[in-house]
This record gives sequence, C-alpha cells and structure tokens, in this order.
Amino acid sequence: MQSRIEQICSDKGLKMTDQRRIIAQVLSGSVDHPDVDLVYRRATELDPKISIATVYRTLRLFEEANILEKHDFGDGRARYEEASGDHHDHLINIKNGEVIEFYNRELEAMKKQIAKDLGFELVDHRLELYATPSVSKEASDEDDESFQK
Amino acid sequence: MQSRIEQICSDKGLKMTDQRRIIAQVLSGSVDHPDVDLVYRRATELDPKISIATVYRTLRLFEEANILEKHDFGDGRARYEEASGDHHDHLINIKNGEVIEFYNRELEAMKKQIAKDLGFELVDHRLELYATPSVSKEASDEDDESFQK
DNA sequence: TTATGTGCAAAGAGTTTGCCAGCTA
DNA sequence: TAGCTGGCAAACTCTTTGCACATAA
Repeated sequence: MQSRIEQICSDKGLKMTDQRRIIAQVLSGSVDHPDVDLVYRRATELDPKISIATVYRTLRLFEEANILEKHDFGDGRARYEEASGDHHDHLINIKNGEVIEFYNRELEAMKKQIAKDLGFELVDHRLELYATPSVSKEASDEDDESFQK
Repeated sequence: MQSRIEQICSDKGLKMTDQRRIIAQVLSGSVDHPDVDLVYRRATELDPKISIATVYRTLRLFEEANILEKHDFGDGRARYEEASGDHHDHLINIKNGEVIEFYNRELEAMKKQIAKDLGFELVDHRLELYATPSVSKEASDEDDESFQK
C-alpha cells in the first residue's frame, strides 16, 4: 500500500526512490515541527547512508509539491510539517521551543478583512505567538537553552 | 543638536562614533524596512570607508538597545526599522516587496486571548500578511480600526 | 589614558549546486 | 535505455568574530 505522500508523488510523476520514501515516512511520523537536521537524523536511523543534500532537495521538492509546509520561526533554520490542508497558526513556547498549533476562525476572517481594507487581496499570512506557560514552573525555567527566539 | 538615537546612546553610555551616527541617520531617514546590505549601501554613500561588520555590529547594538526593531519577512535576511514604541503588524505586497504597517486593536486583543486560552502568557508575536493589490482599488478608509501608518 | 570601537579577513551556520555514478520508470 | 536522482564536496549567502589599530570620553 502506498502512503499519502507516495500517492501524491506518483500522481505528479515524481520518481519514488528509497530516500524519498524514507523522508516521507519521517515526516508522516513526526508530530513536531522538525528542522532539516532533525529530519536528517531521523532519516539516517532508517538509512545511514542518506545524505544531507538529499534531505534538503527532497524537502524542497515536497514543499513545492505542497506535500509539506515550510516554516521559519525566527531561529534561522527552516522547520517542516506535513501539509494538512487546513490553515492553522502557531504558538511557540519560548521556554523549550515546543510548537502548538491553533486555529481561530474569527482571527482568519479578520486577517482577510484587514488586507481588504488596505486595498489588498490576501495571498498568504502567518501569525506566530511567542509565549511562556502561564503557570509558573520555576524548575523548568532553565530547562532548554537550545531554542533561541 | 542630537538626534533621538544619539540621545538614547549617550543615555546608555555608548560611545557615539561617526559610524554609529551615520547608521542612526540612515535608519532615521528610512521610511522603508531596509535589510543590512541596504543600510550598508546607504551608509557608504555618507562614508565610503564604513565596513559591513560595523553595520552588523551597530544594528545589533541598536536593536538590543531597543532603538531599532529587527524583522524577518521570510526571505532569509533581517530587515530593520526604527522602533516606534507602539506595536504594529506588517502587510507585505508580494508584487514589489513594499511593506505596509497597520494596527488593529481587536486583533491584538484576540492574540492575547488565544495565548491565554492555551495556557500561555504572550511575550511576543508577529503577524504578517502577504498580499497583492486588489484589482479595484477603491479607497476604503472607513471607520474600522485598521489604519495605515 | 584606556576601555571601546572599527576594518579586514577568516570563520560559521544554514542551504544550494556541479559533477558523475547509479537507479527508476 | 534514457533521464532523473543521489552522494560528495565545493560554493553561496548571511552573519559573526579574532586581531591589531584607532578613537571617544
């Protein structure tokens, strides 16, 4: 049986190689928003000889085919998630880099209206909320220094 | 006479060198959102021997002193504008890269509420609308809360 | 005078690409 | 088989940094 991503690839006439299959599998199995290096590391667990260049090329290919969405959360590297079709925004927990997805219909309508009022037609948009957990968790304050907004 | 930026620098005990004065002047005189290279080019018109490293260092210094705001509109380079104190969002005209600032009170309140509902406290946020000019461009500056600065 | 700032070039981080062997359709 | 694809390393873009000299306060 073919995965959704494999299906799309064959629909678009793309060759389905082992590497592409692996990268597709990594993304389908990721609930977080991995960056390129993380995708690479997960892919090499399945095939140790896959190259970082292939990961970059495949991610770009998938993004152009609307299989993946590329995000930039301001830390200088691209992060990916499987395109779900429905739009959503992101809240980034600045304590640990965790990304939470949310959707608010009223907010979406407002974006469109604002663009219209300014004399534009909305093509794309992005909203990111950078926030800290409300409940004070002093112990975890220093937890993760690896994520810098 | 001292510019606003020079005033802030001396308040913070920073040395006011010719280079910093020039870079401050370039930013004060920019109504757009120049990237580093553009700031550099505008600065070299005033002093041809200024270095790109100084531009990077000074922009970072000014940003850390809250004199400037740094933005990332998704094209891989940082863009700057003089900090105005009041928050606003950006609409990017994808036809020509022009950036329009806007503010909508209702929208700001909604951002805060959404973070709160998710159990977070909003620290920072950014909203960018990527849009194309409407075909029929009737001026619609009615009494909604969106305004162009 | 002396802590800071500057210019230059080299180094870094993330990403892309040229070349050619290898594999898919 | 004919092209497209992948691996490798080199190249690129944007940004930062080490070092020696210059300079604001």
